[in-house]
Amino acid sequence: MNNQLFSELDLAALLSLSFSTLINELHDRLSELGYGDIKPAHGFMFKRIIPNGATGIELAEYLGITKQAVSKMADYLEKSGYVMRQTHSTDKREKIIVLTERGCLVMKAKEEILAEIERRWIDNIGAERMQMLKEDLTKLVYETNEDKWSSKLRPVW
Amino acid sequence: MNNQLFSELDLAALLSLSFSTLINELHDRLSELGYGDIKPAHGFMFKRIIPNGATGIELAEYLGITKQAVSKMADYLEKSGYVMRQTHSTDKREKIIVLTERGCLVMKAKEEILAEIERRWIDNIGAERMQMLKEDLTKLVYETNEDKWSSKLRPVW
DNA sequence: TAAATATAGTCAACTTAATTGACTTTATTC
DNA sequence: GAATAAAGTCAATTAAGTTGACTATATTTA
Repeated sequence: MNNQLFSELDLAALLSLSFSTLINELHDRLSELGYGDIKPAHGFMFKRIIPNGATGIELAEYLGITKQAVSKMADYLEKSGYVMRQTHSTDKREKIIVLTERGCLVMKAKEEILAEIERRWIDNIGAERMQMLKEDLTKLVYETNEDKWSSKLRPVW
Repeated sequence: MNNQLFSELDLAALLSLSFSTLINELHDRLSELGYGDIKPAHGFMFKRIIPNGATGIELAEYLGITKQAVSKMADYLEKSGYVMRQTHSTDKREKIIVLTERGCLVMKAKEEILAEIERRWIDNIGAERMQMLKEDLTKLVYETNEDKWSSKLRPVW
């Protein structure tokens, strides 16, 4: 891709590219730290698991995917050592998915990396502008979606 | 997803959600206009095809996917009537992928819909802030990636 | 309280969009 | 003219999701 093309970026391309720029760097850094088996989709799932764990159905609703898909993700993350399934004390149908120590570690690493990237971006555009950017994006996401949080809204991290 | 969780959105989630908000509305609107067979990935491909067509390999490089994947996308888009393959006049190995009339129509529709969404967003945050937002995102994407446009940067639309 | 229904999770088969590897046809290079 | 490179396609595989069918446990209801 050359820079020529780049000046003609519309809002959609701009949001798409800034998101992938951020997420690519995050995952490159996580890989270097030995968390190469974590994929973008896992991050937002972890966010819902913290702090008290969550059931498969809760996670499915949060992520906007089926409970079967969550079950598969949980299998993968359990095998890789990031989560555990605990049977609920009173309702034996439920299995609470919780983070293992390794799961907590990768979340901490993620926070630090994102904070560092944000700091670098602030060096680039300034703290006030970063503040505005976040405010404006929050407003846009919030007001556009109001109460119709469609299941197609599937954030990562 | 409830609004509680929403206030804790970090930069990554914010970019991800604002992007999917935009892209969801775009595709809902395109569906209503009878372009339901167009998927997010196709838009950016069209952008590279305009104005003079492009070969499979050029598209593959632009999109950061393999030429085989481009070939499949082209099959699909050809069947749906959005593109055509033309054999190059001098180099008979090459096939130039060009937009059909229907392909041009969907691009025009896309422009109009995006412009309208952007207008609505401007009503929401103001024209100056929208200008800043675009400027800042452009800066971030541009400066972060400099000349290392990794193939993992795969924009849509 | 027993029977019917609902809920949580999993298994299996399928879909979609990508991948890698092998191949054909046409151009270029030596 | 022979060897190599390039453009595209075919086939098999992978990854991440889907739908549908099933088991085990809870809840509701007659």
